[in-house]
Amino acid sequence: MEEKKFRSHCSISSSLDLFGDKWSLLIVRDLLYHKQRTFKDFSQSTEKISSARLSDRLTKLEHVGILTKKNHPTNKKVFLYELTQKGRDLTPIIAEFILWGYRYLKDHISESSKAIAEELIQNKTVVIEKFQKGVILK
Amino acid sequence: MEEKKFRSHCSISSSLDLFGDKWSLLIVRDLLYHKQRTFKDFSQSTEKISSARLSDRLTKLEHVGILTKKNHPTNKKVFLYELTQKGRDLTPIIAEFILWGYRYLKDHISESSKAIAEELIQNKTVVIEKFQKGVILK
DNA sequence: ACAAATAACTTTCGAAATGAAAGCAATAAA
DNA sequence: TTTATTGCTTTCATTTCGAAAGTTATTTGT
Repeated sequence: MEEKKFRSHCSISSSLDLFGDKWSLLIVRDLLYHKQRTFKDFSQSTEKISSARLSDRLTKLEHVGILTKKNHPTNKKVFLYELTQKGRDLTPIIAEFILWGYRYLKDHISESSKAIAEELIQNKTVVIEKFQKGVILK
Repeated sequence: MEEKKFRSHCSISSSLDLFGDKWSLLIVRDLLYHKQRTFKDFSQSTEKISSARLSDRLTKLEHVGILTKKNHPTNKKVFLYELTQKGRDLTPIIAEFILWGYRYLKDHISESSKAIAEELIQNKTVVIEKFQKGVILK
């Protein structure tokens, strides 16, 4: 009983099979902006993911190796999620989403979204490196 | 009765609201590789999208302004889909998907996928420009 | 010490989205 | 003028989803 993971051998299609949905990249986004997040933190982000969906996505992303779950140093009931290198390497994808949104959804997105896009336009490489290193931008 | 399109004012989330699913970017991919595609062409790509889903996605992507539908010059029952500038500007996102897949799904993806990734690694800017201009790479 | 609050889920359930298959109308090919 | 083809639409069983309530192990407040 092995599950069929991938629809094809195309890298785009296969990547989409892993995190191509409406929530996964938002979880990654939160971890790029904050480095560590708890279940509750994710629950409180503006898009209001349901706990069932969040639980499901965190499990999947952990299995796929994009993030890890670890114990909180002092509080036993809290867990800390953070990106792996594999997860941090999604930064360029996220960055291009930001830039596309900046270009085509300008009258809808927030000022802070715009600010990040403008930083990216100024110096994409540096900003992406900052994200990957866990430097909080927002 | 306006429909709520967006979950938030985040550019990532909003972009995902438009094309964040398992099929939309594959349609865009096909149009980057081929410039013009018919309904049948899309139906025949390796991931085997169902006609109901394909119809639905083409309509949505057209409404969102990512692609256009036009008549075939000689055959009245065929329609030609092609990307708009807005759609072609998804190229950097697609490119980053290719690169991430190359890095992390190397033992699963096809040789042609790898070849494109290697071209991107050699010279990302030039390859992306080629894609955007409709130069067929594969 | 003990009750109340909290974090991280899990469960339930109705609604929406999906895939597979069949059906259909217009046009083109034989 | 029959047959095939294209581009869908329809149907329907299955899967996925969101919203809300429930559960368990801690932890906090008194």
